[in-house]
Parts: sequence; C-alpha cells; structure tokens
Amino acid sequence: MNATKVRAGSKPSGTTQTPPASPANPRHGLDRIDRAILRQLQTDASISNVALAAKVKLSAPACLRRVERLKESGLIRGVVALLDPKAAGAGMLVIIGVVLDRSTPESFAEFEKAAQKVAGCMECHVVTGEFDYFMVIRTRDSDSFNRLHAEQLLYLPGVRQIRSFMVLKEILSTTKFPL
Amino acid sequence: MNATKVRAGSKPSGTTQTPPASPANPRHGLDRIDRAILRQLQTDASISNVALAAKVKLSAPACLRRVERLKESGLIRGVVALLDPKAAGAGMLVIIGVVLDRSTPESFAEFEKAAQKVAGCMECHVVTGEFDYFMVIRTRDSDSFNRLHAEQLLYLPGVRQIRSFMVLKEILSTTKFPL
DNA sequence: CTTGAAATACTACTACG
DNA sequence: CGTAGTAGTATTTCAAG
Repeated sequence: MNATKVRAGSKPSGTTQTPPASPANPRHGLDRIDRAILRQLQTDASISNVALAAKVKLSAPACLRRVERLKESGLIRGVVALLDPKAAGAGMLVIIGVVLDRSTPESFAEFEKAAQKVAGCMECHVVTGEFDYFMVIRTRDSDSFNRLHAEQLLYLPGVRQIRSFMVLKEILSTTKFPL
Repeated sequence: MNATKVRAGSKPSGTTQTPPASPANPRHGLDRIDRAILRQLQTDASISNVALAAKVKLSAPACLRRVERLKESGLIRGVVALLDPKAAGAGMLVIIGVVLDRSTPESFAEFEKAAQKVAGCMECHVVTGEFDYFMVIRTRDSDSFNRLHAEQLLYLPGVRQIRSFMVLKEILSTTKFPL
C-alpha cells in the first residue's frame, strides 16, 4: 500500500533487453499500454482482467499491476455504473444559469453549500461571464422541474436571477477523456 | 438472451408465500433491492458480486441475476472507469453557448455532426432560450482552449455566435441519479 | 418467477524466476 | 515482465418456496 508513482523508474538501467512498451511517451509518464488500458476502461470497465490483458497484449498479472497503479495514483478515480436517464426516471435535462445578489465570499459559500443538496443536480460550476454559476439538473419531466424550480431553485440563498435552458435533444454525453 | 422485462409479473398469484423483496414499489417495477443494487453500482461498481450480495442481503446467484437483468433491460447502460480530469490532462472546463445562423433542419444536422468530432467535447445539447446549443468541453489549459476556439469552434458550420463560460471552480460533478 | 445451496470453471492474486 | 501455483470468485445446475 505504498504510494507508487505511475510508471516511475520502470527501466532505470540502460541494458535495453526488452523495451517495456513505448520508448518515449507524450503525457504524464503514461506509455502506450497505459493509455490503451485507460481507453478500454473508460469505454467498458466490466471486462475481466484477463481479457483486458489480452487486448493490450500483456500478461494478466502485469496488466493488473498497471490497473492498480493507475487507481492508486488517482488517475482512475473510480469505477461506476452509468444508468439510462429516461429509464431511471430522470429523462429531463435542464441547464440553468445563476446570478447572485452580491459577489461576496460568504454569498458564494452559502450558495454552493445549498446547491449541492438540490435533488438531481448533476453539475454545478462557478463560471466567468454573465452568470455566476451554471448548474445541470436532471428531473423526471417538466412538471417535476417546475416544482423543483418553484420550491427549491428560487429559494437558493443569494440568488438574484435564474435562467433555465431546457434541453430539447441530447446530442452527445460522454465521460470519456481523450488520451 | 431473451428480452426479459425487468421485474415483470413477479407475483401474479395471490399465494403470498414469501414476498420476493418488497410488496409494492414506487417506480418502474424496481423493488427495494434493485434500487439498493443500483445505488451501490452508481457509487462503486468495482465491488465483487459476493460483497454486493451481502450488502443487499441476497445470495450471490440471485444478486448476479438481478444485475444482469438490469443490464439487459438497458437501465444500466454500462460500467466505466472515471478519470481524474487534471491527471488526464484535461483540467480546464468550458461551457459554451452557440447560436446558429439559420434555424433550418439542415443547419442543425450539419452542426451536430461536426460538434461530435470536437476533441474534448463531453456534452452537446439543443436547448431552449437565447442559445441553440450548449456544449461542455474539456481541455488541458487556457492555451489549448484558445487554440481549439480559434481553430475548431469558430469554424463549426452555421455558427453565428459562440459565447464561452470558463469554469473557475467545479463545485459538483456526478454521474449518480437519485433513486 | 423467484430464491438459495452445492458443484464446476474461471479469474484474481501471490510468489518467484 | 512473465510463469506457475493458490485462493477466491463468478457462473451453472438444481431443488424448493
């Protein structure tokens, strides 16, 4: 359980018997195999380790060691199941822009604390521009959003204005980062 | 591999010998155990099936059958690894609002096709209000975003205006739906 | 249509070369 | 990193509520 750095010192000696994977690598000390592993796990992490090892052309233990290192390093933050929004009863998506009354630290802190408790709030960020915050909220339908809007959003602390952008069509929604 | 409906007709007869899990359930034919499984898998899907079974107080085979059913039904859309944005070299988050030149079906279709190919585009949605689209884009830093902005975003087909909201602080970002 | 118990096949994991 | 061996898990089969 020691904090091993990812790909740290994988071949310090200059013997060059068998190149580990990729001589020089573009980012973060991740070689070609690490990136292949991450691409696969970002797409489907329910794959077994032996199957993953075969895909990246590595032995099972070596592959498992890499995955564990990627987890311990924090690069892999977790493995989760993604649900179908509609099937989960959250078929409506709304993006809302929020403007606060005053731009004081207390005002921001208070709002952020309350915003995290809003049911169905998937994202909440401080932004530059004409809004102070953007929130992304999932609800069942327009009725339940109207209820949420009237009962919770309008009562968030320090809010001057809320502008709602209802999502009519979801073109793209992914959790995958380019590697 | 037949298309079994989730929890369909789980107790048609009125014998009431041993209630499978929960007599009546609020949503979608999901009983209490199904929802407990989904809550766990949305939080951490790397848990073993035996551990999951113990958590929801079920035998391992019964638990596994439920998980498979939830996958086949499409409610669980997939199991993926979530990466740390900064560690993955995508520490900057930008929300952009897009207004198109003309509101024709062709114009929308052309834009959507091109938008999906934008590197680092995590979300893209048609919205109501003063914008036609909202996009959520991840990039390495402000330099790389400026490059993306100048070289790709401004050349997306049919774009009249692009408004960028840089994210200064990520308050909340989750993939978990309330159940 | 469901559950749980036992048996088998496969996988994760450890030790070592 | 890979090979071989062990421990534990997933998965099937089956009987029962």
